[in-house]
Amino acid sequence: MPQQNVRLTHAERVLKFLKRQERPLSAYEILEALRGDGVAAATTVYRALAKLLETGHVHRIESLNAWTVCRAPHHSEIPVFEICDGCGSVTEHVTSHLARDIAALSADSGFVPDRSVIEIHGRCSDCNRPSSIT
Amino acid sequence: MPQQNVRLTHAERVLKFLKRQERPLSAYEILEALRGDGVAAATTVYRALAKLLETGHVHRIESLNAWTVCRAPHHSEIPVFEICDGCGSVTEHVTSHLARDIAALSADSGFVPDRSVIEIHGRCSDCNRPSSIT
DNA sequence: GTACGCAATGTTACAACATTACATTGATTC
DNA sequence: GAATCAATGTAATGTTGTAACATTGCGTAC
Repeated sequence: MPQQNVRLTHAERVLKFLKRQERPLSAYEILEALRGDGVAAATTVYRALAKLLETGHVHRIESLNAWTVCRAPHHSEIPVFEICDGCGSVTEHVTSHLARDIAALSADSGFVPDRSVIEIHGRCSDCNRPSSIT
Repeated sequence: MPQQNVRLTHAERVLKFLKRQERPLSAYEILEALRGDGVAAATTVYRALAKLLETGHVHRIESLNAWTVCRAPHHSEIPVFEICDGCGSVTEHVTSHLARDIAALSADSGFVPDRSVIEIHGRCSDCNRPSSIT
């Protein structure tokens, strides 16, 4: 038996790994971490991420070029990410208000929305304490 | 007199060019277009874009890795981009509703927002007509 | 059981986007 | 005109993402 994870697909391996991370990782960071675990090339990671994205298990953070696990049991709602530029942590929110506002915009312009990227950069409550000027 | 634009900085050249475009362009597209106009390397374009970004003359569209001129006379408001995946056009909006919702999110979590990336992908009214299935 | 089809994976190369490091130039001030 | 400083040039490299094609593994029909 060459390895214990015989029956894990790459997508499963990547997902399992991402779940343990506290911040989004780049595809190449994932690759480095999973070398020796049977993941050999960038292509493999990107293929796994594409699958996980399709199934809603991960999100891509556009403004970081990085990937994170879906932490909100959203039901086709629009995710909103709060990204701390201090510690790198990302919090996922789901609000119907924003969705409503976006729909309202569309009503005016005739634009038909498909997917939304909403990423708010700032500092989390921890990093914003006076004592923790990074 | 070697050229007419002697006293234009690269930033001015890039801005002038971007103003004539209907869609965001990548830095390398800008470079290609402005070769022969004294812009010789990627570095130059990125330096110009950095300045223009700082002064609020251009926006970076994160989900496209592309750059566009600021078309909304926003006054420190949060810009919202509607991006047509059909024709590539981008419309910039400014709404106070979204800003309010984002502030509301923050109030709950203690997160202090700094800059927001809001990019809505979909299809514009033109591209969404039945006659124009791309 | 073997031939076929198909999806997953491997491998290599390359494209696209962005930054670093250091040299050169040109204008301004003293 | 020497010192200074910002803008620019140049080359190399780093990072992110995709293309193209070969190979493998597995289920199904014959």
